Amino acid sequence: MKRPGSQAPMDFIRTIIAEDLKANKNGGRVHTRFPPEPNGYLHIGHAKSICLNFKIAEEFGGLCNLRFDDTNPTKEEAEYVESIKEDVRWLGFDWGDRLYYASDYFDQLYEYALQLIRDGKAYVCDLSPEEIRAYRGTLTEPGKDSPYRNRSVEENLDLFERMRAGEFEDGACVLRAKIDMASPNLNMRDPVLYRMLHAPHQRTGNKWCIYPTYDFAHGQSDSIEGITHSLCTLEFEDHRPLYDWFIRQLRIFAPRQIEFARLNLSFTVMSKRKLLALVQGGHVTGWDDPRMPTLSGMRRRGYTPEAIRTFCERIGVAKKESTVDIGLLEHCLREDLNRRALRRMAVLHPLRVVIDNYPEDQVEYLDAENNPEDPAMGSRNIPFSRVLYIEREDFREDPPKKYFRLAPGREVRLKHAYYITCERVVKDEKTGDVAELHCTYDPETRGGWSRDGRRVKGTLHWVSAAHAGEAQVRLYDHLFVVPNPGDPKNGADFISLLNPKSLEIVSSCKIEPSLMSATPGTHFQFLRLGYFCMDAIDSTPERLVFNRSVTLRDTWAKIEKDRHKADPVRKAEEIKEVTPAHGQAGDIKTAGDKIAIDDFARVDLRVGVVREAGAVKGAKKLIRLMVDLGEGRLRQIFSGVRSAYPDPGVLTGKKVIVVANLKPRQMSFGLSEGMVLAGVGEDRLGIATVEGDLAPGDKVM
RNA sequence: UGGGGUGUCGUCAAGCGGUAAGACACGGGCCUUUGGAGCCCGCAUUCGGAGGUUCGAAUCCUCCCACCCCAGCCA
Repeated sequence: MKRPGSQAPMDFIRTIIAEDLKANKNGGRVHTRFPPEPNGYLHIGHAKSICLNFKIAEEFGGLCNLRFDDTNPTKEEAEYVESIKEDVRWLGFDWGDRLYYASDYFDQLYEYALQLIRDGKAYVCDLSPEEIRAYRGTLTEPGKDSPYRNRSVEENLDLFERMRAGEFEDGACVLRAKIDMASPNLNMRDPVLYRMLHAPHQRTGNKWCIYPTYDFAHGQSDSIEGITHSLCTLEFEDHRPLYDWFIRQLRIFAPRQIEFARLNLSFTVMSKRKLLALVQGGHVTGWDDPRMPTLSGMRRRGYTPEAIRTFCERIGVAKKESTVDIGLLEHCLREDLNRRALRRMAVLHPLRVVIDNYPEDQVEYLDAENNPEDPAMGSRNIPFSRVLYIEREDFREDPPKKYFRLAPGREVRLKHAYYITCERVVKDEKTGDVAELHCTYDPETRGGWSRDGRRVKGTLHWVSAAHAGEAQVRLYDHLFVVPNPGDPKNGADFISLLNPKSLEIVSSCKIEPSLMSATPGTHFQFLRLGYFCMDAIDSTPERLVFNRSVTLRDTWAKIEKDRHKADPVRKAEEIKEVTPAHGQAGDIKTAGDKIAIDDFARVDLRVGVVREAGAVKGAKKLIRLMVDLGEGRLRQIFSGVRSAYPDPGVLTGKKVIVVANLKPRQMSFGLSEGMVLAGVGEDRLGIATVEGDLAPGDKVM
């Protein structure tokens, strides 16, 4: 089955709606809503819900409302309302004139409460919050009825009116539904409907000092708005019987609630609490820090609404809790930006190149296409002259195999310009670093084509030194070093999992002249580097700042990474790194010699589960593992296998074998309390992992 | 040990009794004035496990296992 007007397959929600339509429920009407609480900024997880609600309405010829669930004046702020509206609009959705607030319905909700009281279905309860909790029972034991449960209708009416009049202190009493204190569903054990809250509300001011709970407000708000399909996240599944109970008791329009799994993204966190902790802890510069998964952060980073919408479509909707690979998000951005970004040249780490045979004062303006994907985007002129900058990375004195860039004596193409050949390397006398290159160019290759048909393997980006502008460039990487920083198994201190390299600031980058007049709304591809946009906040005419939205796919980086992994020289070093620990295990003979079984028995091998794994700052070869050996605490173990695990996070959750009775070894990075077994082969190095029904601490024999 | 959910490729995700879509990732190749883009090929004999029903099961039944959510006067 396909969605109407789309190639995407039907998801379970659309299937349900289509069935409802077929059964002529709600007179063929489809009406959804996006109901944020104005207590924080929207993030990519909200985008999933926004896309779902607005697109479903669109596809089925219905409407989608924007409604703020503002039932708790102590937590919500008007500031958030504006940012949320801006974000939804930015994503490209329109709620028309249907902007609502749960607080719009406070009068009606109050009437509903009165109705329940009159019907003997609600009562005022004087139990303290602690008592209510105690009376509620537990997951396995039923609760007890409140002593106030059987107050008369008249008394309840009087008390509730006095609650409304503000006669009681906060917490002194609440209005509760009278349902069933023995229900296996805790939500049905006489839930609170109204609580005393002497707090001004940003929309209703001082009109109320009692406020409905979310549970009492949400379903009825949906009902009032005639919402046919109320889409929400999984945790509200248990609340559905309660919402349906309210609707039934009140005899009002019944929306149909459907729950779906919220979005989790790898290498970031999504909970409001954690995002707030990042902001308040100063780990990011604010809610709109380009590393944040907030829509305002992503917008600043250079994400487009189209990319986010495509992403939301591709991840699908289901009830399975899952974590989407952030690579998919990045893919969607690249896909969109490839089509629309203007190609420009910028050099992040400049290396001076002098074209010795190019006339001293000559300047040529060369034609350069703006986007090879779309000729309609036209072209621009870029200046070429005797002194240029190229990327430092694009020159190697001693080029490895498959390195196609510049090296002594080698010829490459400068994009849109000429073939050049490296003739001479000038070095800094003190440091020995490459300071400058002297090259010659072939005047016959103007535009980058050679008449004689000779080919070059590499094409470099460049900027004319005399014409270059300067800019600061901010390179972003994943916020966390592990794929699942939000996982409770990673411990409460998810802050320790932050990626120290999530932001790299590169100053004094050289940019082609046309970039000097860039504006924040424009997306660029800096050739061979990635997609960039001007920072909307920090960029000034005096100091231009560009954010890297996402890198280009980089197959060369992959080649180098693989090479690094397989490099036999490096491997030998790894082995040395591992070796010292051997000596401490006692008189264990190394492979080759036969040992007595008693010797082996001295080594206490245990199954360990890796709970955390990360690189060690300042140590190229080490990774740090926090391993669970079932001892009620984690052991810190350093292992020299970094080359095999450029991303040590992949080890998290793996079962490994630990030599558990080694004398702890003090290293400069900390105490290493054991050793994990690893295998070393011709082209391999890796930690041995085990499978099977083994628990942390199990003895390995 | 109560209730509500979920388990299909490394990650998402179709499938609804007729013999495992697609996407990302990954591997290989072609092409290329971005090692970008594009194009082509490969990538689950198997659907948490075990039984059963059936000519036929990821889909139906039974039991089991794992994971998530619920004891706010938060939403």
